[in-house]
Amino acid sequence: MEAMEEEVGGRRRVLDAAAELFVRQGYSGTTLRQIASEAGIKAGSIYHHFDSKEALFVAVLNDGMLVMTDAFDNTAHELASTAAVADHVRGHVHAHLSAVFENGPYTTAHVTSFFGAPAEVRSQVVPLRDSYEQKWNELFEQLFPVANVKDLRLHRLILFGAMNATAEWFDPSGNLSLDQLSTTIARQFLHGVLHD
Amino acid sequence: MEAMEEEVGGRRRVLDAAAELFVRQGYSGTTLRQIASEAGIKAGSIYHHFDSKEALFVAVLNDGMLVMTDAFDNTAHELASTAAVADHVRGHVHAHLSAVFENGPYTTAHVTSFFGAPAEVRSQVVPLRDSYEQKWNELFEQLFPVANVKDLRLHRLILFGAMNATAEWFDPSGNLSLDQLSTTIARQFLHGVLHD
DNA sequence: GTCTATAACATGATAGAC
DNA sequence: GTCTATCATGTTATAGAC
Repeated sequence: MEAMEEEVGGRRRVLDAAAELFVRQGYSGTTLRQIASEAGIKAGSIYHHFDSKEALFVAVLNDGMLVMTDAFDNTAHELASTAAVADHVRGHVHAHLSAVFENGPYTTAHVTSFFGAPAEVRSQVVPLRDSYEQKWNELFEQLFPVANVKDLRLHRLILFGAMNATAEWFDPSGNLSLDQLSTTIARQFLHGVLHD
Repeated sequence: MEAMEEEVGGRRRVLDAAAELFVRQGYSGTTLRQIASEAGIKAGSIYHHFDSKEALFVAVLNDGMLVMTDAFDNTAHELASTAAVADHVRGHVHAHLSAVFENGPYTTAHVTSFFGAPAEVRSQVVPLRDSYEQKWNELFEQLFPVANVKDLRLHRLILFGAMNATAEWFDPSGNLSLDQLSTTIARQFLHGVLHD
């Protein structure tokens, strides 16, 4: 409270460094010494903030999923209930991609290193992941009342695959903007590549 | 030549074991002892077949990409040049997914563990990957002559993301068949979820 | 072609000083 | 809250017998 500067505590610096390295090298490919080095401390000091490497990874993943959930909820509140289906889809696609690309590596870690993580780690993160995916399922059931639920979940999985894979090739500082990417993905999802 | 039984040589058994473990645990998360154990030999013996762990990984990835390329070429030859655009797309989507799910873990390794692999490994596999992606780019340029090339590459990346992510959730032995999945992805790609 | 044995090093984790 | 020092173990890789 004393200063306006964003005093980044030691714990946060460890989390930041860990998230970035986990994204680039995966869970097993990242060492505590690397994380400590990037956080400006020594490896042993990490254990003052986290009980184990696994616990650190879980903290990163859960932080990331909270960002995703917040982005989804904010978008849902901003959209008028009378908005067109296309606006809802584009808005939530944009929220998801923004969370991946604009909120640091926490959300990206979820996309790139969840699958290869030890089972013990995955099981501790599954609840938040499920809750996020459930929000999308419910959104789709509202937007597409005529479709059957099974097809909707399949379409959602296909959309998620397309969105999350962008973490591996999209460059937010390149020619294509995040807005343009969101619009393209949402339109391809709704109307396909053969639209008008 | 003496027997009909598929005599699986030591080298092939090492490759099979490595591919399966790399898929499940990633490159760094898999040890040579695990690979050797699953192949029925001791860790040191692996070095009779491969110079290093990295060389073994490169061999797995390149084997996988050859399967993908073969699947693409076979499909291209089977399709009549007069076939409808939708048939071409569905056929090649089916070929890609078949390679991922029906030809062992070699192709899946490409999808799940390429991104997190050491840069030195990735650079040795990039040529075959690029050549495969180029086949898709050329296919799209033929199928959609009116669209501009930049948009087509973007749409291909989105489609690839959707297809490759299925490796993380699709169960070929479940209720949904590979044919149904291919048809759904191809139709969503061409016409979107709002089709008829 | 596979084994045993081992070198050389990296890793996650702990204990105690400051 | 961070340090130094260290433990116990796991890791890739090598050398030489069979």
